[in-house]
Amino acid sequence: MSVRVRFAPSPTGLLHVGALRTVLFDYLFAQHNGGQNILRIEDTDRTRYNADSEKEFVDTLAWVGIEFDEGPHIGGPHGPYRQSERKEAGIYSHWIERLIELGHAYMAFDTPEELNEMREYQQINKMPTGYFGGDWRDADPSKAAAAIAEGKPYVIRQRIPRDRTVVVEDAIRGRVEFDTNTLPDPVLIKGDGMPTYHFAAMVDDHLMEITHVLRGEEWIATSPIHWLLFEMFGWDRPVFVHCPVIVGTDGKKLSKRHGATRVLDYAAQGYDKEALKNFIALIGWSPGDDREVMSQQELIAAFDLKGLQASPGRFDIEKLRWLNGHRIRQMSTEELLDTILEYVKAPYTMEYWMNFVDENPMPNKKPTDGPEVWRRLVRLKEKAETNRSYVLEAVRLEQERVQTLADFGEACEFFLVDEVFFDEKAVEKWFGQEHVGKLLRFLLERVSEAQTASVEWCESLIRQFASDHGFDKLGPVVHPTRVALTGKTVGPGLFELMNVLGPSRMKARLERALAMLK
RNA sequence: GGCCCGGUCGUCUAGUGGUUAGGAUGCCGCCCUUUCACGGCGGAGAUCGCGGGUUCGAGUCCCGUCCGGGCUACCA
Repeated sequence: MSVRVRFAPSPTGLLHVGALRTVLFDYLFAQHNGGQNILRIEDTDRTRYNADSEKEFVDTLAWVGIEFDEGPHIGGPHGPYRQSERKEAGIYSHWIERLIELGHAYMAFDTPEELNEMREYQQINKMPTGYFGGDWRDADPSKAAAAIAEGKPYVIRQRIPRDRTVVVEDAIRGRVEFDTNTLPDPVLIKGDGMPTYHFAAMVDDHLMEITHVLRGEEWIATSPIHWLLFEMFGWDRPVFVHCPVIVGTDGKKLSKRHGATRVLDYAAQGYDKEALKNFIALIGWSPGDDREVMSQQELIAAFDLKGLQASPGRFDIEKLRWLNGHRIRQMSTEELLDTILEYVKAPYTMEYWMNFVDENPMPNKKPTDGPEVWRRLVRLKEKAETNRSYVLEAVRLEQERVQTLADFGEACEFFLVDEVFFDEKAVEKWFGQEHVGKLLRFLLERVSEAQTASVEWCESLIRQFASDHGFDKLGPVVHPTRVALTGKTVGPGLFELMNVLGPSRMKARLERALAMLK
């Protein structure tokens, strides 16, 4: 039988990193086995429903490049793929009736107040809390009939068999045992007629012929009631795979405080999707050997359930940064420039940086100015549209020294502006020396005469000045020149950078630097 | 409180009875070099949560214990 997995998010908000990891595993597993990946929207909670959420999921998944074989946006033979629509189609009412007929579910007419009272009583007496029988589990049918006749609201609960041990098979942990006397009778159909997760997800997994259920480990505690439901219906069970959670660097659940948790925020920060997937896949899974840098194809080829880890993993942004830098270096410069341009054009990039507020700046560094980051990126994009070859060369020189796509804005800035921003410390350190005026005038003269440059020619200028003036090291010549041309003390190799700037830009910059000396 | 899950360098991990406990990241140093990076080399960093047992031998098996986490909703 072919593998069928499903990603079943609840449309209550954003798609976060933990969920991304689950879909990634679904996708890798399906691809590895030549199976199908299905998207199902679990919108059974009207109170938490968020209309923008489904679009966020589809957008995010499109960005990372995870595709589905069936889903609400593309259809398929097992639709509809939204649970609200499946409810309208009568799917859940059909199956809940069957379950009642089988004696495995019953109507319960308790009011919320009564349930609260019960819970309080249980807590005070240090008893397990939950609905273990109440007034309705074993009520006489005539009593229920009377309540229906009165029009009392009710829920439908699963009748958990008592005095049994349920052994749930988990693909990662093996056998997990539960005493059914600790399992309250869960609500399957709510007062508003909507099914709960416990019912809808299991019915749908069966109907959609899901073979493997990958979900978060928070479901482990309720897995026995799901396990039992399959037994009650006499259905074959899927393989349950409870994936460990991803936590922040402090060991707590990943949240806003750890930086981005929304997947599109990582996109906006300039992480490449391949690097993100590579990184995410390695939290809670490993190919079993020492490989770490892996392409999507390699991930698919290597992915199997045996490599899954039981313990929670931490989200280490430093490792993501390393992987992302590695990815940037792997790309051809043409491919990289296209990736950068696509990145700048994406709506989430502008939205993110324009609203960015640096809440915890790095020590000893000035806080990141979000709107400024954005302006630099736009400048790069616009320049690339008018002079692609020039920007391409600038990117080529910076490719070795950045970690994110966003970094190119600042790294390439001096190539793109007419008047570079002079770093005060750089000027102070290198423009004070006597020979600098002579050096800049010398360069200005030679550059003014030139039509074109080359790396060799640029190098020869510097070397000539150094030897003519008795410098046995290039430093005192190189550094002031760099400052004059870029305003900074760091950056690509001077000769390469001079070559890319070309004679006329160098001329303008040297003149401006010379003016500063006086 | 009850039930359940987890615990190998700071972090991600390899490891399934016999290894100097391996790799990666991060950190430090050296090399490369005109700077910052990249890259290369090297270093520090893990009494495998702790305590018992089983065994000739345990990170690996068993028991206990501690710590962390999840569930304990008419949320998923």
